[in-house]
Amino acid sequence: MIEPRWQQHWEAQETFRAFNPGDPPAAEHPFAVRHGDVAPESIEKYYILDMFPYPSGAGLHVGHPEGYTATDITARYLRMQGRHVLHPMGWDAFGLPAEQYAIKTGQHPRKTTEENIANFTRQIKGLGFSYDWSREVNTTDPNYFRWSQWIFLQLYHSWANPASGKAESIDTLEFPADVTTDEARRDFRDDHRLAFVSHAPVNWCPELGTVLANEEVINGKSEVGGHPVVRRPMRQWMLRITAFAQRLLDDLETIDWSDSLKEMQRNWIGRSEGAEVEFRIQDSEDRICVFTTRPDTLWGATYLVLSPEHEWVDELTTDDQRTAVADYRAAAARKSDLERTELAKEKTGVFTGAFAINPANDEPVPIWIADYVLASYGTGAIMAVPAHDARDLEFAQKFELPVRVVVQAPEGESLESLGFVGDGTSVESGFISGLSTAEAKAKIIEWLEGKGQGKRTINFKLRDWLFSRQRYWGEPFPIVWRDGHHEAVAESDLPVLPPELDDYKPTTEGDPPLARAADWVDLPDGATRETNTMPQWAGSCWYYLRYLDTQNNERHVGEAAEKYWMNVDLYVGGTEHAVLHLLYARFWHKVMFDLGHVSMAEPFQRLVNQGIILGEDGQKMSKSRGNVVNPDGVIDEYGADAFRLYEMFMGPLEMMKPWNTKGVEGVYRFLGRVWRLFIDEGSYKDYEQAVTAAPDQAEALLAGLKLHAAINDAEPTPEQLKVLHACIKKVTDDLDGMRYNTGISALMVFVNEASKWESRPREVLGIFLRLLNPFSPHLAEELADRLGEVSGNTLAYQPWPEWDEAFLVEESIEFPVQVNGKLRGHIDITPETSREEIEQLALACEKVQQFIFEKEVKKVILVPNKLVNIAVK
RNA sequence: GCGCGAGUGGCGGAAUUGGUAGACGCGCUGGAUUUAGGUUCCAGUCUCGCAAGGGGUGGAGGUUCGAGUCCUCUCUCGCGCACCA
Repeated sequence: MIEPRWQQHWEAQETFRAFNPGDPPAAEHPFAVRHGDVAPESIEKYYILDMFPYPSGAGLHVGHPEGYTATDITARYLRMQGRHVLHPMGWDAFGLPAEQYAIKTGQHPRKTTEENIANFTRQIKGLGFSYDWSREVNTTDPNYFRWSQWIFLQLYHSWANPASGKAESIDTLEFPADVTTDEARRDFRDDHRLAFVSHAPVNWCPELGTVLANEEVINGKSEVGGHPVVRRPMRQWMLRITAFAQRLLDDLETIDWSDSLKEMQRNWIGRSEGAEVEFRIQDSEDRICVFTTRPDTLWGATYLVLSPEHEWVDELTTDDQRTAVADYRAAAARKSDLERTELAKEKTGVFTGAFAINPANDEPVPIWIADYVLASYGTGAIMAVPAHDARDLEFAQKFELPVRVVVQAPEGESLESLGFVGDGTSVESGFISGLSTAEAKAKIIEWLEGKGQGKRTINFKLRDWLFSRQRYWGEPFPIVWRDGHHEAVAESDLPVLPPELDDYKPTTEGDPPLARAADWVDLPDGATRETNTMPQWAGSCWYYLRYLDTQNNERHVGEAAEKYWMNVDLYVGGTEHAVLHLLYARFWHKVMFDLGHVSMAEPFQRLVNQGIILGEDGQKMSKSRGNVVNPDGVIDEYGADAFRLYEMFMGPLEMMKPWNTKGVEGVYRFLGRVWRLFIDEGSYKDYEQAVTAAPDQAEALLAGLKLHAAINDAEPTPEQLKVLHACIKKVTDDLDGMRYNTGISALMVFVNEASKWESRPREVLGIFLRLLNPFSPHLAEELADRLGEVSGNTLAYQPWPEWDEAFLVEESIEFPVQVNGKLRGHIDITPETSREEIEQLALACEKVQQFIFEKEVKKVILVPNKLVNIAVK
């Protein structure tokens, strides 16, 4: 009852609107009431962001509001602290489910999306979050995705200059001397763009009818739906994220993210230092290049292994081996990624018949092919050192290849040097024998470089980002094809809208559904449109920028707004995007930064992961388990305030924790106690009876409630001030540290105390309501309204209370006394009691006496404000 | 296998820098109001013990006057990556 009323009040008042530079609030807006007639941009800003949801048909689940409540509490808290808070919400609305539904029903995905957004909006608004709804964004809105397409064009029109390490206009790319024809120049540019076309093997998911990025494939299955993924060569758009690998790695140091998340990104980027070593092929001038992190083991390299897809395999294979090699390659090509990883427990491979010369000792070593060597990493070829690599050893033992120990394990660590993979001392290794692994690496690289047969290299696991999808419900590429070449659509022609279709189905052969719209594909001048669409990540890569300036029709975001609001001070969301959205967005942001479109190198300064909420049974919530909690039901029964409070009271935000409906009852009871602290019980009972009789009169009857008779204008007692200020201090500290659960418990402690008071000073209760407001804003606003005039007609901009340590000082303290670290008694002291007195009192304490009796007191340790400990023997 | 994180009552979880272990809430037990239950209020609730006292933060050691917190080893669970040379 009171909740919708306050939600309407906030909406009508635009209470939570944030103001861009040059767009000051009206004088009666509570922001102006608080801050006066000053430019909004002169107030210190705080940009607090939630990961915007995909508006699915299932509606909100209890995991969404967990993060949203946390950010809302912090947003409301900082607003009261005087910060100019930007807290927006929007919809990541392109994506598979709406499209799958469209395929089934023939209904346009736009329609489903609209319905789902309406439902999500209703649910989210019902929770009373302090979003600035005037900044709502929707990635499927043409006014939004025209800028997604525009950013794609920025990538298309740039290259990564290795000299500067930055993205630059493609115009700054210089042509080599031998690139002279227009055709060659065009190809050369196209080969360097940050958005480029590739024909390499990609992750094709037949079930979904689209290709997927590496990040979207988990153990050979699609992240969405868990369908098998196979590798097959297709023409696809890629984004050159690899050129930014080092910066994406380095700049992690500059941002305040959890260690585990940073570590996940580091692992995904996968930097490894080593060397490329060239092996001359026997009876040939050709050299084959391998990557190794252990060049110091070169003397132990007894064979080479190429990946089956390596381009030289055909050339190297001898006639004797040709059939075996061809069979093996064919078998490898047939295998899905899943088979190649999970099912390949046993090493397989075949000999090519060819030999290479080990540059260290000039001995011939056989060249094999095997699928445990990946074409996509390093050079697609390795030198096998079976003595010091587990995989090579397994392979060598199976195929009876020679094993040579060249590293001695350090004393005491492992007696066995065979199979030792750590750092030790080189042995049987010519001029590097006797050196430590680190020294040996340096020396052998220097020697190889001198010979021109190797060099120091750094490799990354990160692959370029496969950016096109063969689906309908995504942003069309702003690209046309003419005479087999791609061209950018003019910026003035954006947005490129998708065509209307009758059939949204993907095809089995990977022709995008957009190809069916002949009218749309074929342009009057003979060019044809690109028919792939962008992945869902395109919209989420930059939405945090659009919030800053949603109405701007000239730019993706206005310069002044971007400079004032960026970067995001706090970003809260689940961990599932660790190497997807969060990596992609950082990449786009860096490109935009290099090109001068944004002012900071990193978008998200601080990032906090919320833990998942498990079902009541301690299992992950899922439809099939039937343990899904629907927020609507909880809100209907207990209200939004109780729901918010419970989500935060369950435990620390980052932690995984199970739902417990009894716990909701607990916080609901707490809110009831707060209510009874303020409201006269008799008048409430009358109200309840009257409402039962005349439910339609509820609104009017509510006004008849009386304040509790104990509320008065008396001076607070020192005891009351102590309770209040202890609460202010604890809640403030906890909100600063995002420890919402313990903050709530401090509020409960206050209410438990205050309920006992026979006199309840208005002043004390008013301050308590400000502390309560971020957590349970509806109830706090309602009670504050009843308690007295609130400036600006909302608590939202009331100054946050400050505590005074003077009120917290205890007059008499029960000071703990320990003997040998065990608690034995207490002594009564005051803050003025001197050290000597405390020690004397402690030693004289009766309970203590019986433990130190007839023993030698060795030492008395006094920890001020904590305890005193007597060490005896 | 590698990396990261976590193990505290019947349960969710408290315990800034080592300093009174179990805040707050749930559940449970008893009582009061009402008595139809519920609501609300009061008291109790780590464990052994009548008590004095002993034991106790996954396990085993260690440092310290003092360890949930620091160190070493170990077990279990969760998450991430996984033939990355």
